[in-house]
Amino acid sequence: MKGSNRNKDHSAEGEGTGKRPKRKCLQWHPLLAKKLLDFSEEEEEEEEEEDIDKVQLLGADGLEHDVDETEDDESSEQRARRPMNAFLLFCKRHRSLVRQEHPRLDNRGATKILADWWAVLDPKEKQKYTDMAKEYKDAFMKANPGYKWCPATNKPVKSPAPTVNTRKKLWAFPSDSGKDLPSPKKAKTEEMPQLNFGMADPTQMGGLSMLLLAGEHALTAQEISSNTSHPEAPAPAKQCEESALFQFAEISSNTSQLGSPEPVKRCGKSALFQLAEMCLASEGVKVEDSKVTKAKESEGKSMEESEKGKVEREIKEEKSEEEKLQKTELEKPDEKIVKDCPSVTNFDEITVDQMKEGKKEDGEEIKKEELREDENCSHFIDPSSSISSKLITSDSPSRKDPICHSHEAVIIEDTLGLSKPEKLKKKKKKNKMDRHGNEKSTPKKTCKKRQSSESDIESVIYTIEAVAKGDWGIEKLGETPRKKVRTSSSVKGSILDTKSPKKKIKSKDKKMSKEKLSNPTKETKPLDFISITANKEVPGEIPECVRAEPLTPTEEVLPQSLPGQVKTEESDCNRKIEICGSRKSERSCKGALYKTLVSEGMLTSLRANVDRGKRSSGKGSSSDHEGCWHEENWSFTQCGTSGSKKLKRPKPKEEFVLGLAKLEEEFEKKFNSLPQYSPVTFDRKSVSVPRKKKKTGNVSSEQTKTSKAILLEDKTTTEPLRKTKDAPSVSSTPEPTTTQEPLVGSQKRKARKTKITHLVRTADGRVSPAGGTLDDKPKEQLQGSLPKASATDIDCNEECSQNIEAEEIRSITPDMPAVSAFFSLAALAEVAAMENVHRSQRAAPLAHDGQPKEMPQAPVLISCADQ
DNA sequence: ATGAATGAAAT
DNA sequence: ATTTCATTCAT
Repeated sequence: MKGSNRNKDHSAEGEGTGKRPKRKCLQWHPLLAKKLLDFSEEEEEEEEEEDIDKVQLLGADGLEHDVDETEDDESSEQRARRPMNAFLLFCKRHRSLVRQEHPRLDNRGATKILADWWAVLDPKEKQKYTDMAKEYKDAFMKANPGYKWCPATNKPVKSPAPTVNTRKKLWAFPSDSGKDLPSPKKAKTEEMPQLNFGMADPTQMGGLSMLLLAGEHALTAQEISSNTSHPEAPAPAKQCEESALFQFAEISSNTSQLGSPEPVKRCGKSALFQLAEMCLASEGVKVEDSKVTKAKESEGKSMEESEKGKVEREIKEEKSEEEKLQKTELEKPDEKIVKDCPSVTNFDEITVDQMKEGKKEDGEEIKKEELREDENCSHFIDPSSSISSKLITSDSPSRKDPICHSHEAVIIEDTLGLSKPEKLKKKKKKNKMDRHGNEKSTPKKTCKKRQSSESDIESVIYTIEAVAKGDWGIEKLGETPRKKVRTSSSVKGSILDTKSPKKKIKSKDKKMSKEKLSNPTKETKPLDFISITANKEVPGEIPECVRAEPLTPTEEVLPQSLPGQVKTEESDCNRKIEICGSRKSERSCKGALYKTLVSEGMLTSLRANVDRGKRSSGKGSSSDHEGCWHEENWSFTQCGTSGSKKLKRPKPKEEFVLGLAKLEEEFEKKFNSLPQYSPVTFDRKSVSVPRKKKKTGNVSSEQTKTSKAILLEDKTTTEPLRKTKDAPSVSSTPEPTTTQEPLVGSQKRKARKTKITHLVRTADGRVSPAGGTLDDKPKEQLQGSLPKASATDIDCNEECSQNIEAEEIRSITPDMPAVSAFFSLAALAEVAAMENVHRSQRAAPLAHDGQPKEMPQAPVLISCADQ
C-alpha cells in the first residue's frame, strides 16, 4: 500500500505527462501502473490504517508521497492506450513478415496485405488472436476499470478524467469470468475484495522468474515481503487457472500495493548474482558443494525454527535501518545505487564474503543484505515476509494459497528485477553491459525466436539446480537429466529450494500432460497457458539456435511429442552439465548462466523489436547501446522521466515500471506465443480468396489443412520470389484503390467490405495471377514440406487455387471432379500423407494419429467438389 | 501528421 | 450509423 508511493519526486516528473509521444509508450502498462497507483490510493485511504498498524513502518511519508505520486502518475500517465484488438495483434505479429517479403511496400500496403491475410485466416487461428485480444482487453480493463475507449470529447485526456474513472478497484479478480466479461464491474471487486495474490504459477511466469526463484531458493531464500501483509489475502485457489496476464496484473497490483516490489526485485537480483557467485565459488572453492548443500538443507529444514529469531532480528535491523535511512537519506540512496549496480568486483566481493562467512548462514546473510537493500529502497518491510519466506522454504505440502502467493509474488518481482532494467539509469545498464561484455560472446541473439528463450531458461534452471546441489558432475551421469528434473520432486522433501520450483514445474507438467493426453488434438483455448508451459519444459531449441525444424508451431510442438527435440535438449543438458562438471566449469557455468539471463533479456527485447531490429540495424548500435533490456516498444515513456529524476529515487516508479514490465513481459510472451503464419499460406489462400470472396464465411473445412502448413516460424526463405511479386503487386495495388475511390475512411471501408473495392483491389493484387502462378510455385518450393504443393501446383496453379477457393467457399457442393484433377489431387494427397508420415516419424508420434489421413483426404474431397 | 487495415467502444 | 483509436512506419 503505501510503500509504493513513497516517491514524491515523481510528481516532479510531470514530465511523464508531457512526454508520451504516443507511440512508444507502454501499451497497457501505463494502465496498469495507473491502476496500481489508483489502487494504492484507494487502498491507502481505506486500508491505510490497517496497513500501518501492521507494518508500522513508514507512515505519513508514504501517504504524502503517494498522493503526489499518484498525481504524477496520472498526469504523467496520460491515458492508457487501448488494448489492441485481434486484428491489431495479428498485424503486429505479422507485419514484420510482410515487410520482409515486400521490403518496398510501405506500411499501408503492408496493412492491406495484412488485412487480406486476416480475411483469409482460418477461423481457428483467428480465434486465437481474438482470444488473446480479449484476454488482453480484460486484463486491461481490470487494470483500469473505468477506462473509456474514447476520452470523451476533449483531449483533456490526461489527468482529470482518468482519475475519476479509474478509481475503481482494479485488481479485482479477473478470474475466469474475466475472460467472458470484460466489464470491469464491480461486483467482483466486492466479492473478492482482495486481491488475490497469489496465483501465479511459476510455470506461467516467465522462465526467467523461475530461474530466479530457483536461484533464490538455492541461495536461501530470502524473500521479503510480498504479500502476506494483506490481511484478507485471499485466496483464490482457482486462480491458478487464470490467464497469466491476469495473474500478472493482479500480482503486480498486489505488489504495488504492498509497495515493496522494488526491494524484492533487488533481492532477486542480488540473489541471482549470488547464485552465480555461488557457482563460481563452488567451483573455485571446491569445498563449497557439500557446504552449500548442507546450508540449503539446514536452511530449509531448520529455517523454520530459526525463523523466529531471524525475524526478530530482521525487524530490528529494519528499524535501525529505517531510522538510518531517514536520517541519511541522501547517503543511503547512494549506497543503494552502488549496490544496485555494483561493479563486478564489488559484487564478487560480496558474494565471496557471504560464502565465506556463512555457508550455513548464508541464507541469513543474504537476507540481511536484502533487507538492507530493501530498506534502502523502500521503507516498507513486512515482518510477515519472513514468514512467507519460511513457508516457502519449508515447502509445506499444502502449497496452497499463501504459499503460492508468496512464491508468485517473489517470482514476479524477481523477474522484474532482472528483466527490467528500465531506465534505471545508465549505471545499471552499464553494469549489465559490462557483464555482458565479459561474457558476451553469446550468439544467442541470433536466435531470436521465441522458444529458445524458454529452453534456455530451463537449461539454466537445470544448471542452477545442479549448482545448488553441488552435483556438478554427478548429474551428468544420468542421461535423463531432463527427466530427472521433472520427476525430481518426489525426492527428498523437495525441501531444497531448488526443488520447490521444480516441483511446481513438474506439477504443472503433469497437468499439462494430462491435458494433452486428454486432448491430443490440443485445444487452443488453454493454449496460451499450455504453450508457454510446454515451451518451458521442452526447450526445443537451445542456445545454439539450431532448429532443425523451423516450424514448431506452438501447438504442434508438444514437448513430449518431439523426441528429436528432446534429444537435442538432453544432449544439450548433458553437454552443459559436462561443462559444469569440468574443472573449468565454473567459468563456463557462470558464463552460461549469465549469458542465458542476459540473452533472455535480450531476447525479450529482440522479440519485441524483431521488426524494427532489422531496420534499426542501422541504428543497431543504438540498440546495443541501450542494452538489451528495454525494448522500444514496451519501454515506458517514463524512462525519460526517471532518468531525469535522480538516481536515487527510482523506487516508486521503478516499482511500477517493474510491475508493468512484468506484465508487459508476460504479455509479450503471450503475444509471442501467438502463432505466426507463413506468408505462403496466405498467399495461397489469398489467391483463392479473392476470386470467390473472402467473407463468405465458412472456411472451416479448409482450415485444418492450412493450419497444418501454416505455421511459420521464421523462415525467410520465401522472400526472393515474393519480391518479384511484390513489385508488381505494389504498383498495381495502390493505384486502383486510390483512383477508384475518393471515399474516405469508413466509407471506403464500407465499400470495401461490401465488396467492390475489395474485389478490385484484389484483382489488382491478383493481377498477378499470372505472376501469382509463379509465386505459388516458388512458394511451394519453399515450403517444401507442405503437402499440397509441388506437383500439383506446377500443373495447375490456378486450378489449385480455385480448388482451394472452392473449398473455402462451398465445401458443400459435391460435384464430380474432373478425373485429371482428381488424380493430381490424389497424388497430392498421397504426397501429403507421406509427408505427414515422414513428419510424424521425425517429429512426433502424436501428430500421427489424426493428421495424416484426414488431412489428405479432406483436401481431395474438397477439391473434387470444386471441379 | 497521415493513412491502411479491423475491431471495440462510445457517441 | 458514425467516430475514435489501438499498431506500424514510410512518406
